[in-house]
Amino acid sequence: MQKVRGSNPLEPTEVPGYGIYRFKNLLNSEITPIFYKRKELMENIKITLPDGSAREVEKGTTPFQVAEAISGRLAKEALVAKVDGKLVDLQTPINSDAELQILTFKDPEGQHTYWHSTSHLMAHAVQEMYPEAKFGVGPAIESGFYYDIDIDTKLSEEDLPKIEKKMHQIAEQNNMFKRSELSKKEAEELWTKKGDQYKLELIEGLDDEKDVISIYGEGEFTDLCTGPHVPSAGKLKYFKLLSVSGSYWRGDEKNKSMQRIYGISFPKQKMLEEHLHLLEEAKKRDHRKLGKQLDLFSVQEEAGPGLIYWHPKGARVRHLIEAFWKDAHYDNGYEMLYSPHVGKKWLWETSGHLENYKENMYAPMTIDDQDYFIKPMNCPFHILMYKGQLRSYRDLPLRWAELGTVYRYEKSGVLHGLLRVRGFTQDDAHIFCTQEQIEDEIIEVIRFSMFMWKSFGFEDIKFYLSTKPEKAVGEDDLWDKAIHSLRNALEKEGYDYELDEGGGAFYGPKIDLKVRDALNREWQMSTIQFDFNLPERFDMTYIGEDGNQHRPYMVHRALLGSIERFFGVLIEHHGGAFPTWLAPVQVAVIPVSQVFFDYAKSVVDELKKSGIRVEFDQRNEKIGYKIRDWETQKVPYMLIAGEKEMEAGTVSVRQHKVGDLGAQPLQEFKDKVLNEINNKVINN
RNA sequence: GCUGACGUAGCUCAGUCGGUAGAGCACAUCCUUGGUAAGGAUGAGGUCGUCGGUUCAAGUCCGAUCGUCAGCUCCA
Repeated sequence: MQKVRGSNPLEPTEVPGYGIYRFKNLLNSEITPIFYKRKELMENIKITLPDGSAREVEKGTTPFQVAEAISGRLAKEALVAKVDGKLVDLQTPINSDAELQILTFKDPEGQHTYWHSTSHLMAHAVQEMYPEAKFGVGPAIESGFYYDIDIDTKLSEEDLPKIEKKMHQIAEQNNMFKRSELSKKEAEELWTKKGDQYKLELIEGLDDEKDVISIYGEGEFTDLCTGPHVPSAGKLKYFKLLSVSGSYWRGDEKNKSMQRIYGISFPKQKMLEEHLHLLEEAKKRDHRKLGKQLDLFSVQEEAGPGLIYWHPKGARVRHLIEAFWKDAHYDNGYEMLYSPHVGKKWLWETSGHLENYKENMYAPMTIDDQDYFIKPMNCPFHILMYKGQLRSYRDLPLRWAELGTVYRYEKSGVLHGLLRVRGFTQDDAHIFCTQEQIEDEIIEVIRFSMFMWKSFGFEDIKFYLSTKPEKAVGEDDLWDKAIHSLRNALEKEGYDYELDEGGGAFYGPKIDLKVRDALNREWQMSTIQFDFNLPERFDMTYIGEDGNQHRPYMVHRALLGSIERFFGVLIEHHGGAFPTWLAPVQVAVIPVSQVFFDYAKSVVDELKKSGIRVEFDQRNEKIGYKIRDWETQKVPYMLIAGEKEMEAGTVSVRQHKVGDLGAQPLQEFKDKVLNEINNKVINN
């Protein structure tokens, strides 16, 4: 049994009867012993480090000791280790040859361990402050951690600093995170005593054969946990509790609601400050805030939530997006459609929407004793057009696109600015094709989508491939071929993707493209979905080469997702400073005083003639004031026109965020801007 | 929809113990005619989200409702 010596758990462990000596000549031998003991007791094992070098160490040496032997700094920063790819505590003795990795906060696993340990510390603090507290789960998440807590007291933001204070007090005691392993029965007894039904439920769910039930104790606080953890609570120094909100036990809204506290922690104060600063900066980029500041769009409370009003400047950007989108579609072999906004009950019965999607549809309106529904999707209309005539294999593929406005009832709590709304315009298209054509079609859609995203300045996009769920329509063979084509297309195009096994819609597999917003939330944008349901329900056919009827493949795809959501992430991506080609106002002309109005007007007219969106600022204000104003409106260029410029026939150019560029001939400036516009230059 | 917080002028916000509404910006008028991020004066602008209750008295306390926000759940 090992003994921990002294109060600092990070000191090397001493094994009775074994002298531990640091080997002096560490660097010279290929296999470097780090510790060795008296010869007669020596039993060594070999550990391999990530750089490929191997070292011989005494059996039972801990990762921490290895770290210490390699470098004092590494030992200081070490949080957790990986032995043969498995995460373990730094104090876990290594007893056989192994590959060893020492992880610090720089490693994702190190970060996670750090955050998870902080969530234990937080739970400990909450337990001390509210002894009746029961705990759900408390994992590390992508950025920080949370813990679900069941207490009668309603926590508010004001309670968070108090909990933080308690956490600091506990951290100062620097208790070790101690691991113990229990039998299922022992664990059940322990939490029955604590009266924590959540943990009991978790224990209940464990497999008694396979799973080791491990618990971690830190000071007075013990928690069911697979670990690993940082060695001691004293390592956790700089943390901030960010918010408290509701959650459900096991994520099921039928279960009791709990309170969830979110937080984040870092080993260095500077890192914490930087992170908090980033959060502040991100808030400034929030499209809801910028939408108001730049007068782009609004939601009218009185007229209904989740419905977007596009103001002139936002509408101008939308027009440019849509015009570009339409041209690109014609260039890529698509035809454009327009379809109605409502359809009779028959249509939605046939499509199956009334059966499967009714709770998301706006209620029907009765016209001439017939129920009409507002469309939640465009597909049935496109299908009717397909069925309007007999189709031959020679007609395929058909690529039909529409900027189709749909309305869906979304639960009130999920509405979010432009990103989750009730009425939106999909940049929708349906591709009808033969089996032989599907892979090429998918490849084309992926290329087209990425072309669109790149045109608007996006590079960081993640792909998700979703396969067949349990409840699904369509034969396995169809699914397999479709999934195969999706996978192949992604691989041929060289895109990494995450597999969401069973995450497809019931009617077909899909590829989703997701983009992050300023607040680091991921939103599904583009989607490429097979549909085995609608062609069947509407009995779509084409006549094949063999003269027989065949069922076409149907693919739904939206490149940008919806215009609303796309506009939302576009605003955030550029922080409201749109590239020149998309800016609602491209140039503001500012005369130094009224004396130069005529000259400034000639500049304005000249630019307008070239189709540049220019504003003439004739307000009775000083130029400092006007510059500040246009700068906050994030207009790409300002032109100052005064005496010098009038005499020389030039303009003084000021670029957004960059500043004064000096005087240049008007023609030169005009060419530069036109070039930026025509080539859709992304300047940030 | 659920849990919690919030809702005051066009915007951002203050408003103490319940005593009848305040700032800055924006806007209007006037003065000022200016050189790269806010010139000055004056003025107008609010049934304090809505409905109801308690009270002599409600922006303030209570309830309901609508909406927003943070999450949860959902997302064909």
